[in-house]
Amino acid sequence: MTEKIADSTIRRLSLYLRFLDEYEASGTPTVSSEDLAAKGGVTSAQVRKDLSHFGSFGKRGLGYPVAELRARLETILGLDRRWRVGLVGAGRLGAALFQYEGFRRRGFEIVAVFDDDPDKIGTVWDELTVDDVADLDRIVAEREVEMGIVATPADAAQGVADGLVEAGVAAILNFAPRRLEVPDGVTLRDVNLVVELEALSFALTHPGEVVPVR
Amino acid sequence: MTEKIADSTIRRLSLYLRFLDEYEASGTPTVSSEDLAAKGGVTSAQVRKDLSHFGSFGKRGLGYPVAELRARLETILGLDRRWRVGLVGAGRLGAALFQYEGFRRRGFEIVAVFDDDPDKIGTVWDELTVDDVADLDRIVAEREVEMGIVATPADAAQGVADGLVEAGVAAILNFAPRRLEVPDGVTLRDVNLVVELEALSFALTHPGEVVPVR
DNA sequence: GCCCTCTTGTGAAACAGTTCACAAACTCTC
DNA sequence: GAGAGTTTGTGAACTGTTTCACAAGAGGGC
Repeated sequence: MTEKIADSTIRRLSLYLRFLDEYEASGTPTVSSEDLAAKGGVTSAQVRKDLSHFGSFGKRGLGYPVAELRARLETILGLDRRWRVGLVGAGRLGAALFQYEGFRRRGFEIVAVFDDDPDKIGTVWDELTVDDVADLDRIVAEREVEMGIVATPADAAQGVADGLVEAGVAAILNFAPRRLEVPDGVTLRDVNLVVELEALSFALTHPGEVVPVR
Repeated sequence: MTEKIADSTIRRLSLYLRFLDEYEASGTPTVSSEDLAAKGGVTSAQVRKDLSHFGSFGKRGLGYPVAELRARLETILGLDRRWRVGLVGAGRLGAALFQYEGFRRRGFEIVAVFDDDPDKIGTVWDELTVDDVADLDRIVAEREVEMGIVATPADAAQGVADGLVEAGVAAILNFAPRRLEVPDGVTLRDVNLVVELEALSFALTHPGEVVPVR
């Protein structure tokens, strides 16, 4: 497979996986694209098209076998393994992310937390000691960190991202409200909370002039 | 103006506004679409097209007057006023969002915090008392809450959303990992952190097969 | 005042993503 | 085992978004 997959497709696969978890928990043996579509608020053609990029997993007339499709999606998304995640920024947002159950449940394990505040460095979070961001390079290598989460103030974010890239991290989730430069080959995603609220503000200010998000 | 504006356009306007803040702070009198494009990682044609939906603000040969364009974007996005926001969920994520400076700076003021945990109800956050979610309807009306942020566990989220809608809130930002149903006319946006990490997982698992997000 | 340079604003073209629509394939019933 | 009823997988059509390309306008120099 060398076809490029759209971001929107990947996000929907992630949704479908969550729905399949539920179907499997409830003992449902098969689901149709129509079932998944209804749950996800998309069309059934969309579901079939999304899945068709990766193979043909269904049986005509019957639908998709829940357990098998769930396992396939897990593999496709790369969730059939653990991911070692480094969190930079031990502020309130960092703490919230660290504690977030949903990450661990999907195999994302935070194995290092960094900050530059002497008051925070050395404190222990669930058996994990907060390290000095100055040691990021060494510790990322030692603990084989593969993904980075940047939860620092805006002005520190680019330096942190550079450090992560330097240390070999090829995937970064950025919460700092600043555009980060990363080299080709490094995947960067932004979560910008202010942008989200501003989009709500726009929608309330211009009723009927916004194309619905989903 | 009755043309429908794409979500991607709105998100970029929000970025441009941030850049214009910086230009204004540094005393730059005008910027070209090329300048803004470089900062935002988009093309200059994109910038001009985005702005052109709302009028023509630039001068050929010169570019856009920074102060004026900033003010126009502020108005367009509905940020030339305060927004009264209710936060539901006083857990770690709720606390992080409550303290987040970026919201207040843009005029988003959290005027009510709700939870259903008796240990949290009654505690005081920066002079604001955490209220019982059972009183959501009354308090939302009293304090004229216009936007809701849902930062509850997944299983409580739909009920909370229903309550917010019932109380007249027409814009909801949802952090719970669950698809919410809201009636037409209510704007809903999702921030799903697990989806973001799973997209990184996919990108690392299938190098070169992802279309870059920006 | 005229030319040269710069940059906007915008139709048209290109591209990307979604939906349609239907043949093919499977199950179930009788 | 034949017919009825489902549901997939997928080209083709469609819709929406981005990029191209260029005429029109503005400023600056001489």
